[in-house]
This record gives sequence, structure tokens and C-alpha cells, in this order.
Amino acid sequence: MLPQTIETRPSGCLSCQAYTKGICGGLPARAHARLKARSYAVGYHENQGLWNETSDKAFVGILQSGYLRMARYSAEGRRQIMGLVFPGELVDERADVRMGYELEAVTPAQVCRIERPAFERLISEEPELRRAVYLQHAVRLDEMRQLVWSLGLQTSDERLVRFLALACEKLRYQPMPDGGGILTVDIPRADIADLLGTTRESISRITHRLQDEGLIEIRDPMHFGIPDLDRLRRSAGLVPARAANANRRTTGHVQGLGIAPDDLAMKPPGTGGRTPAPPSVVA
Amino acid sequence: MLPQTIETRPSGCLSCQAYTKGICGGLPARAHARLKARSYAVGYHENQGLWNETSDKAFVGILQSGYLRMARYSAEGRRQIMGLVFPGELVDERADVRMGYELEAVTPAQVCRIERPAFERLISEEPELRRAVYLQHAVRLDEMRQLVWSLGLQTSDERLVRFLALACEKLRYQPMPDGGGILTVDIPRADIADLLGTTRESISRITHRLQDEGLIEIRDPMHFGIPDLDRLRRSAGLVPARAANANRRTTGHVQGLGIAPDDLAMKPPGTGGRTPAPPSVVA
DNA sequence: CGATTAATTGACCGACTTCAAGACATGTGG
DNA sequence: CCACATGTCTTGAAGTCGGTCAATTAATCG
Repeated sequence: MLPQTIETRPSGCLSCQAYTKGICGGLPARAHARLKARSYAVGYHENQGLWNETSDKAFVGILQSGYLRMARYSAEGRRQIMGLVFPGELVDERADVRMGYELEAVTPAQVCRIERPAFERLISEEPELRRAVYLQHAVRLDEMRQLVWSLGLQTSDERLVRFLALACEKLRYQPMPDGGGILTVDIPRADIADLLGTTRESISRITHRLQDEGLIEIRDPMHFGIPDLDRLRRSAGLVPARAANANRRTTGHVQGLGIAPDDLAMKPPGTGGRTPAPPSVVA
Repeated sequence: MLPQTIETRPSGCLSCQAYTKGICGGLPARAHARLKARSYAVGYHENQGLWNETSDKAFVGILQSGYLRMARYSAEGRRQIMGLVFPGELVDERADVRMGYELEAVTPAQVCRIERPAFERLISEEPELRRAVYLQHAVRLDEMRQLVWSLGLQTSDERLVRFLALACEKLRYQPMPDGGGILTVDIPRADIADLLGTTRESISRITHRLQDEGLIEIRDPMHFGIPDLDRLRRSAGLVPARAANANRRTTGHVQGLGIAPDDLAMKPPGTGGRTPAPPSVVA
């Protein structure tokens, strides 16, 4: 079951989300074939852990289906979810950095695993793969910064709106002919709460408040109607929201890859950041 | 003034913190020499920006002295500091990931700069350098996770205690013969507040509360007396705090590099994470 | 020594947590 | 098929942490 014969672009991958929209697809044939030769798929059921204190990161994984959560538990039993992993994404934690989080399946999930030593070897021999992996790391870092920003200075309402808007991109969103759509949130309230640094109760209250405002409609706990996706994304600050304030610089924001643009990260004029005197070249 | 002659281990570096405790020191002679040949030092004054929307990440930097902050500003003028940069650390932001933060000097700072194209070339040609750089990235990611954890489920008091305990490791800490020490916090209250997701006022209130509890003594705004460093670190959860609860696993935590161990990241027994049935190997 | 900025202190208030109970869905065994 | 159990979600009522506003004190710098 483990290593299969090496073949260029093995057929099993073609339907995998890691291939169609994840990291596997972009690789050159040789790198992909070598990766595939060393990988094997493993299924996990809901709430099952992939990593814990004992089984320490002996493999890297590419998520094929389902969702994973990266969670850290406090001594008192409280939990912070550091992020979610979506199909096609790589999970790769260095062994020499204190881990501090557990990787668990939110839903039943299937993971394409590669033992770490084999992976390290591939990394060092295939520059394309290396690039793809480090790109994933950069994306993770960026996601973590967004989470910091969200936890640091957004209200619970704003955080949830942001989550829902992102959910429309990352999880199942079925657009409807009337311009709206149906969002399927496979993720229990408790997980959303622990991701957003709030409580189940608050999530519940806020979703109903948002429903009153007409931003969403709660069909059942897992399904939300989205009457106007653009409006939702605008409320989440995921889209520039057409310069209402006059005092904004019109510098085009760098965007790159699939990361949704945040609301304009701007300082109020006059608050530091001025580039008055050029820096002094010392040596 | 820019590139100087290539020499193995140029003398100027020997006194630099990036060499004595940062990434430069660990490099083999050749990689270090090539790095040095392409680098030039630049001075910045307090609150000056290294990066903003226009000058987009055209260089990477190694901080020689002073502190930098990575800050993101909201449209309303609020600010979240994503992290601080300490001497010896590398600052390297990918151009293809949305930046979203500005890099600014907290204090007067001196930065060893390398133009990005030259750096990329070095990275691809010097595996040791590459490893060092990616290690830095991993450390940044870990720091960001700690910040998420802190913002997500610590109280303001806990966050500040944690900050102070880490400050004793990262900024100037002068141990005294009597077992205590003096901590010099070169960083204004406003920056601490925006890093910890709180306000100047709260920082002030909390420091004085901590003084009442005997954890610290406020000499002047920049200097804190630390009567008992271990006690401080214990309060911050930076040290295992000697297993008070019986139900803790005694698994030795991976530690590696300079990252301080967090309090044991544990789940309450019974809450998920159990590894009951082995995962089903599918393919 | 004035003028500006940073830090402190106080009073108030609001958002969110906490605690507790009820609604809803799903599943199991008799 | 129903009674019961379990788990998730919802709703309500207090309590509180911490933010906001405002004023005072302290420190810094020409």
C-alpha cells in the first residue's frame, strides 16, 4: 500500500484537490512523480489527532479532503485554534521549533502523507518543490498575521464577518442564479469560536444579529444564505470598499497569489511612517 | 561605501550582534564572506520607516542594533504591532505575499541591508545560508503563533507578564548580585500596548498592579526592577512551574533554538486528541 | 525654563464572558 | 415507534474586564 511504482503524473492525483488547486499541481512532472512515489493516503475521522506530544511530526501531509485545525490547549482546558487547513494545503511543522499545537481533524479527512526524511531529501533535490513548500510557509505566516490583526483590533462581530467572507472562498459555496448563494459551514460553532477568540454563545448571538441586518440568513446551523456576497466581502474589509475617505493614498496594493486583499493597511496621515530624511548610509 | 573587498570573516562583523548571537555567526566562512560583500549598513532614526507602500521590500535586512516593529494600521488609525525585531534577526518579506505591515524603527537602529536580487542569488547558491534563513522564518511563524495564543486567550495582565518575562531575555537585562536584576525597556508604552492588543492606560494600570504584587518595581518608565526573575518567568508560564497538577504527561518538550518553552500545551484528559483507532491507510 | 510629549490616575460605560436554562436535532435500545 | 439520552445550538440575565474620555503629573528637549 505504501510506495507504488513511479509513473509520470499518476492518475490517482488528477482528481485530488491538492493537484487541481493545491501545491501538487504546479510541480514539474519529475518532482511530482517522486513525491507521489513516497506518499500514501491516510484517513482520519472527526476529532482524531494527527499529531500530539508523543508522535512528533514524523511526517508532512497534504490534505486531500476535509478540514484540519491547528489547536493549542491551555492548562485550564481553554483552546485557541491557530488556523484551519483546507484541501490542497501542506502541513509541515519543523521538528526543531517548539510545536505547541496539535493537529486534529475537524471533519473526516484524508491526508496524503510523506515521511519526513524522504520529504527532506526531496526538498533538497527538487528546487521547484522547495519553492512550493516555502511559498506555503509564507502563506501560513501571512494567515497568522491576519489572525493576529483580527484578534488584536477587531470586534467579535468584525471577526465573524471576516470569517464568513473567507469561508465563502475556502469552503463550499454554492452560488445561486439570483446573485446570492448558499454557504456550507462544516465547522461546529465551538471551533469557530475558538478560532476567533470568542465563545459559542457570542457566535450564536452575532450570527443572529447579522441575520437581522440582512447580511446572512441562517438556514440551519451548517448552512447560511448569502444574499449579497459582495456586500459581505465589503463589510469584512476584504475589498477596498471604494475610497470613501479622501485622505487615502491611491497606491496600488501588491496582491499576488490567492490571498484576499485586506482593507487598506494605512496609517492616519502624520502618524509616523513619514520618510523625511533619507536613511544615513553608515558603512 | 557599499561593497567592500571580500575577506574571510571581515573584522567589522566580529562585534556585530548579528554575528555574535544572530544568523551571521553560524555561517561557514565562504557564505559569510559573500553575504558581507553584498551588504551595507544603514542607520535609521526613531520612528523612521524601513518599508512602506511605495518602497516595497527591495531589500532584506539584518538588524545590528536597536529595535524594529512590524505594524499594521487600520483605516481608523488603530494599530496592531505584529512583532518586534531584535538585534541579530533577519527581516525578509516575500514580495509575492501581500505585505500588510510596515517596518519601522522603534529606537534608533542600524540595519545591515542586502538588495533582494543579490540575496536571492546567495540563497540559491549557499545551502547553509538557505537553512539559516528558513530557520528564521520558522521562528517568526512560531512567534506569531505565540502572539495569537496570547491575544486569543490570555488576559491583559497575563500578556504583560509574558511580555516582561520575554523582555528579560530579549532586551537589556542587568542581573544584580542579590539575585534580582534591572530590566531596561527601550520601548514606549504605546508600542507595548499595540503589541499586546490593549491600551497605554491599561499597561500603566497593570504595571502598577504588578508592582503591588511584588513582581516588579517601576524605577522609571524605562526601567523595571525584577526582584525574582524565576518567579516572573513562572507567572508568565514560560517555565513548567513544577507539575502542580498530577494529570500532566511528563513528556520532555522539544525545545531547540532560543525559543522559550511555553507552559505545557495540554488538553484536559478526555477532550479529543485521543489516538484510539489507528488511522485507516487508504492508498 | 517653558513647551511638548509620555505616563499616570480616575470615572464611566459598553462589549463580551459567564452561568444557567431551554430548544432542537440525532441516535439508541427496548 | 417511542422514551430517553446526548450533543449542539440558542436565549436570557447578571457581572466584569478593559476601553474610552478627560484631566493631572512626570519626563524630555530645545
